[in-house]
Amino acid sequence: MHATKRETEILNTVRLKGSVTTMELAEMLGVTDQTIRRNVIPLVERGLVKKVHGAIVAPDRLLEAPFHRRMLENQDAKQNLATVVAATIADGDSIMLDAGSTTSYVAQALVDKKNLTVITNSAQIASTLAPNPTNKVYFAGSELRSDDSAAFDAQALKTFNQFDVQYAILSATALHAQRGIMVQKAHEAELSRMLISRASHVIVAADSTKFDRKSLISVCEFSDIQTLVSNEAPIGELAEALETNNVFVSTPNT
Amino acid sequence: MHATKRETEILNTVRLKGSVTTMELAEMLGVTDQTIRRNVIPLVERGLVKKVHGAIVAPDRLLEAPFHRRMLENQDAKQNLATVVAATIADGDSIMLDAGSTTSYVAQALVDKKNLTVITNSAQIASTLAPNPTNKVYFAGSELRSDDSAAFDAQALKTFNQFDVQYAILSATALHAQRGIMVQKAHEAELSRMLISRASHVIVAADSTKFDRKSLISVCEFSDIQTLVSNEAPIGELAEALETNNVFVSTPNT
DNA sequence: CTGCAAATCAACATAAACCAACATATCCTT
DNA sequence: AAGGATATGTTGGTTTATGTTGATTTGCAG
Repeated sequence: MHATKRETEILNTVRLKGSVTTMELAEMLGVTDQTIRRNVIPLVERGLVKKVHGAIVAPDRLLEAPFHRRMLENQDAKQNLATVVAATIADGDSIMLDAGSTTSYVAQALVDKKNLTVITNSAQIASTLAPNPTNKVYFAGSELRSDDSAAFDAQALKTFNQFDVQYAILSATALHAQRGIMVQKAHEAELSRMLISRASHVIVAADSTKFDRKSLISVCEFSDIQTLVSNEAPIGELAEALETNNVFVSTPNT
Repeated sequence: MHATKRETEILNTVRLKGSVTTMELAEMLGVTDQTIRRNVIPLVERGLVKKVHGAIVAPDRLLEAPFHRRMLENQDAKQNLATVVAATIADGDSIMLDAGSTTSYVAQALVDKKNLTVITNSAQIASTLAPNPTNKVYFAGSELRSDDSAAFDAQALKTFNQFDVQYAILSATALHAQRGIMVQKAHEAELSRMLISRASHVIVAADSTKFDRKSLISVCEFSDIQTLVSNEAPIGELAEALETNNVFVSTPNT
């Protein structure tokens, strides 16, 4: 294993876990801690990671935002279910991607697809998928909120409304047997409904911590969606509600 | 086995595995490592693979993108002039930021400002400045081009047109005594003119490599701008033209 | 504040990879 | 078949990456 490959490994690990010790990296990559320190120098120079005594950490600006904290919560679960969602999408498909920590993982899992048409209201997702020259990426919205650099204004609705796509990939704050898909803010709900109305196949991506909870606003019934992708299969009442409404449930194991 | 056949073999292996050592290839193809090194040279020249010490690796698609190459060219100069631009901007100011490698550095230099109102057509700049909760960031545009994740469509023009700001910060491809500010594409020029018309103070950020050159389209006369920020002061005819039109020239030394 | 352990850094040694130059083999043309 | 051009192998010196050792710094408990 050469230095360059180790650099990308280090970067990935730091981005995934937020921080990692020199020793952990040394063991993981089968070299001495000294070599790790040397490999980290160019990464620090490029501002991609930061060094503190005892560990390599992601730069502050990424960690401070609440959104980035959500990116770090349940990261394994989100990573896994993102892979499952990505497996559903084929080269050349057209998709709408809602803003959210889970959907950001989905976007990351889609970088190697080709010829995608992507419409999203998240600046982060847009700049993840736009650099691929085979893709066609549209940003929906104008006024960005600071939390996650995403737009939920009239312009966002208007842009989504112009398109008809194969898949809409939604995030959610809660899933509840009686109340269906739920989110925290009224304008998030409104936007989600727009995505649902413009896609022939609606995929909800939500990790199992969202199960059997309520949030503030109900976005839609389960009958309005086609697929739920999660890290675990739901059980009990929620599972029944999904089955009754013919929602296909997809998990890493199936 | 001929050299050309080995070349395709090398390319396939690199694409399949991401990276491979010279020795592995030598063994696999039954020739010495020296021959492999020679066979790799034309592949590197064509940009199909990259060499690092210890291995041949697939080129980092993102880094090879023209925009990212521009980000790396004249890094110090751009960094310096970005600091100068940032010094001009005060907390609470309203600014429009054009897409470009130089303006990306400016955005980076503005992260610690507070209460900025920012309108930009670059997704990258938007996601640099939006996470600061004291800022108000608007993204202008919908259809992103892959090169730099920026928008130059009608929607972008329309959004910029809604605002009136204190500063417009423009990038440029060339500055020429007779032809003024120049860029490479017609829609870039159109967008720049929109920014100029909506700002009370126009700042052009351009490093000294842009001086005394021509590009395809003329954006505006020097009389239309107020400030030029660069890493070096221009000389000769260009300096005269700027002075005649009362353009204030600002550099890291002044 | 002091002392200790862990982490870091600096300097050197070694091994691996690299490159340049020359020697040899192979191919192609006439 | 001869000769030139090209490709490959070989050799030796140069650079780079890694490991090792010991000195220095840092964080923390008492």
